Amino acid sequence: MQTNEALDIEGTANVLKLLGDKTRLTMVKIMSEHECCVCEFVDLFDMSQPAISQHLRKLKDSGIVNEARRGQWIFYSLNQTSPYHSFIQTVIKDLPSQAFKVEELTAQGKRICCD
Amino acid sequence: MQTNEALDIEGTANVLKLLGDKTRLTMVKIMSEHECCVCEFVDLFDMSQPAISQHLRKLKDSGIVNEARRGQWIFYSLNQTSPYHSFIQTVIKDLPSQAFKVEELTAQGKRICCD
DNA sequence: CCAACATATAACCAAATGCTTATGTGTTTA
DNA sequence: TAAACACATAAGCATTTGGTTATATGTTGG
Repeated sequence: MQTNEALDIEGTANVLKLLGDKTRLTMVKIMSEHECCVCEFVDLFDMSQPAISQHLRKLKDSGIVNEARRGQWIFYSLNQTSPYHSFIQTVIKDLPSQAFKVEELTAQGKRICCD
Repeated sequence: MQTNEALDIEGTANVLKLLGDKTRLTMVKIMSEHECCVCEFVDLFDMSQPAISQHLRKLKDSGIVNEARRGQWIFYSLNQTSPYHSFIQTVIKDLPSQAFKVEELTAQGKRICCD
């Protein structure tokens, strides 16, 4: 079992609070498998675009995720340099893969790709 | 690294929400090291007895902890039969030990023991 | 430069959260 | 059996949370 160093209780509680929301937890699991932009999340969740943006902002403010603009789109991904990155990986490790959702997007031609 | 089976996103999010509070996270870490009764938690946290009871109730309602009355006191401990038990162990594994707090209680003669 | 698109922000609101104080319930002991 | 103790529950309240709609900002393409 992997060991993370120097996790303090307060910081960890804050990360867990962020992950303690079904939408954000699913987002994080998705991002652990695929980079995603906002409009993809909007398609994946039954929720307005501002609601999605606000969840992503919380994750970004905490340093859990990165944003990267590519043209029109802003892509979000897990921040691998966060002190909590490996902790988060541990937490989401056994959650069911959400890859099928992204595959459904692809099947519907809704997947954004900037290559 | 240990693997837990069949964790669903919604249930996991609920557990994480419970752990996403500094007080409850500390309580759970303490209980992973020592069984504790309510009055000990009251001594350990700068908080009223009802506040402590309410945190413990949430943990109990979710099946994360057990309660056991022994005489006057009610002792709380991690419920090892919870489907989330090993997941919780994984989450709290690298948090700093809280054993020193219980040792302080013992030093002050405030530790409850029913043997 | 302007229309269309992607995203962020602001303002608002209902529901949930986490505390408080007051009081009820169960157990022990004198 | 009554007082003392441990704990739970109820009610009230301020704050936080997570959504909504409306609007602002930034980017692209005609």
